[in-house]
Amino acid sequence: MEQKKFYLTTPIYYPSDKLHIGHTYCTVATDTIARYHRLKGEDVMFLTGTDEHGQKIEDKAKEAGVSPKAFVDHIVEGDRGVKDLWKLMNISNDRFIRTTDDYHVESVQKIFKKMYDKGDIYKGTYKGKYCKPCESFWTESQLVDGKCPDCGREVQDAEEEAYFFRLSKYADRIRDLLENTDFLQPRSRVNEMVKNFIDPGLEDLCVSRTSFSWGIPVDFDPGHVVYVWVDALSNYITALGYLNDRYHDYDHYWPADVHIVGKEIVRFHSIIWPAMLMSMEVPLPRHVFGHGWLLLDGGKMSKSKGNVVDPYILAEHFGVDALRFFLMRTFPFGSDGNFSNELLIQTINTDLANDLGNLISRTTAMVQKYFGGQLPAGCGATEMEKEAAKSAASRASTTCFGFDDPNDPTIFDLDLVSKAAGLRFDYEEAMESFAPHKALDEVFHVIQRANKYIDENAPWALAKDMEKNGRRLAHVLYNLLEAARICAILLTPFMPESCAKIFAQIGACEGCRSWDSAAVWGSLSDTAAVTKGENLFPRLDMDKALAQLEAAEAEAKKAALPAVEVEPQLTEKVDFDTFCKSDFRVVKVKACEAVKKSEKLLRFTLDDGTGTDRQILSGIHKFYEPEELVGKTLVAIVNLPPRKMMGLESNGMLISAVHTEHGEEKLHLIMVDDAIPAGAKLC
RNA sequence: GGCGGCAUAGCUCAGUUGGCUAGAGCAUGCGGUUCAUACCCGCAGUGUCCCCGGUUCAAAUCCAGGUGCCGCUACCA
Repeated sequence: MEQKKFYLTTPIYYPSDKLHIGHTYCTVATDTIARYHRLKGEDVMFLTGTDEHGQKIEDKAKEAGVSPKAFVDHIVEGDRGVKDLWKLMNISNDRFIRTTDDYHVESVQKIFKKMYDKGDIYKGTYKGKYCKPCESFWTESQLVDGKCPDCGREVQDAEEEAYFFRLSKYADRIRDLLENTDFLQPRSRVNEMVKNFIDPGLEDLCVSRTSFSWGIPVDFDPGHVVYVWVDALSNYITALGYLNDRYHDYDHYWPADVHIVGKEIVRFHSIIWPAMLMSMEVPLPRHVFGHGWLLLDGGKMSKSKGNVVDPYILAEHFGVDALRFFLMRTFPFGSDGNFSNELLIQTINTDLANDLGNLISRTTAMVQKYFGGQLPAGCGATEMEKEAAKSAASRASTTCFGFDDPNDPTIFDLDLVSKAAGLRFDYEEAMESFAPHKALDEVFHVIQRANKYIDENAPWALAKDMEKNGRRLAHVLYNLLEAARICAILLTPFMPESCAKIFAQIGACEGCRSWDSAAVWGSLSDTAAVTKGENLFPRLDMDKALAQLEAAEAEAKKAALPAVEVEPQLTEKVDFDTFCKSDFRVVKVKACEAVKKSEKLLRFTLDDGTGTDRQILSGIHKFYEPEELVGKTLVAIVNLPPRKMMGLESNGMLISAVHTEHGEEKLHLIMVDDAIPAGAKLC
């Protein structure tokens, strides 16, 4: 039988900033689906990457004073960059494409030419607004109050030469694709696309720009660069070697089985991309799935709101598997979900620590305690159980077993066996329909059933008389190991590392970790070596964990702020005479003490060279302790009018240097050479 | 403005084509248990299913109107 192939992709992310939990969600979901198909033995190609051209990156690079390529290199390849994040999250992508890769550039130019030669791309003009002083071209929607978003000045009508794609030509075929096939999922997105975009009439699409240069040049018309649609979307085929020699598996893997995308880019993938492929006369992907967003406080997560969640912090605190699991377990894949740290911690505690982790812990502990880590031979699956498992696994008519004795514990065994053996069927159904959250729900029903099974059989009671109940006890524990094994197999795509640990603890061999064995009861050797290891998922203290998390987030925020900031210089000029009126003098600190009932104020007694002590109050207690300042030589302005603070008179002001470090205010008193006598004038 | 989505238990949400006393998890209360990560098992609740009409033997579900929140509105990557 020929091996089934499965090609799936994430969007290529735009590296103008570091990625956040939303991107992580999408990639983890795609990874989970990829791992699921590999578990089933399919030939999987999993692609992800970055979309690196465009105005925004050009601008950001300029701002940072580096070339656009250097800018994206840093975000993609650098420390805590895109590739680093996927490595951390244990993403199993087979390939990673960057739209700046030379083979992609070459393919895109050929694709553009191909569509041009066919007549689907034509030259026209793109109307917009132009700001002369800024030399920039804006669209109507980019304007702020009808004016230039950069400088706020008036703009003029302008036309820019551009290439257009005949999107309108494919409108009918796209409508048919959306309405009459299961191409776009979930189904609820179809209406949105048709009503919003197809019904009002598809307009041709601008596919080149002359207003910026950071893009793929149109090779037959210098000055034009290929705009995002053709450049970015075609990554899904160029990464397989379409019209290039870098790769050679286009014929093997295309068409894609599914493009997983966020709902905000469903339009591009369900309308523009199919139309482009139709133009290229290339087969269409089988599915586009638009997942929902992770919301914060009910609203969209965004850099500008400053409410993005950093996946690094979460993974470091809770573990990669716990984070992966949480993302897939908590949020229905097709719709939006509310993200919160509380929910994350709660999910880890409830599902992973209390239910799954504890099940493994108590089961392995009992095998160790009662049987020294190895069950006796012959305690494995009975024929009746294997039979029950078989019919459960195929969802054949449930086999009925008659029981004369309602107290016969075998009834518990069969219930557990058929639920565990039948799990793969429901799980597969959920996964095939892109509902990983449902698949996990099914798995946890079985985990809960297994915990209940322990209660029903009370192994600790059986253990009191091993002579009489030893066989029964061994069988009960074997059944628990089997249930755990099946759950671990099906959880592997979600939590690869943790499941490997479970397999090691319950002594599962290679062969009984497979997809096939997940539907066969009795795969595990009855004399497998069982060891109770470390707790897989430690239980978290909600308040403590939240506090730590908030501290880490604050720390990260601080680190993100500029290291050193100084006040901008004043542009307003002061005339020389005015300046000369300020009388700056060197002063010596004779005494210094904190002002009672004041948090900030220090009271200085100063020698200003006049022979009379001068008192100055200064709000710098946050930065200095009074005793460390006695004897220091400072600078003060002495001809300010006296001012009362906290009932004390201040005659002048001590001069300090101030700046900001990582958002924190810093202050240094100006201290000069102690050799300078008190009263020396500064000029 | 146009289009789309959402509104169900204290919280987060399920509720297929209208049909049995409207469900799950978390949180709460009570009981059981001690193998285990103070965990697990059982029981118990509570709801003007946003409002107002309509269709129907029957509406959380369908239709019309209203209120509130969110998103999209094509040359923004």
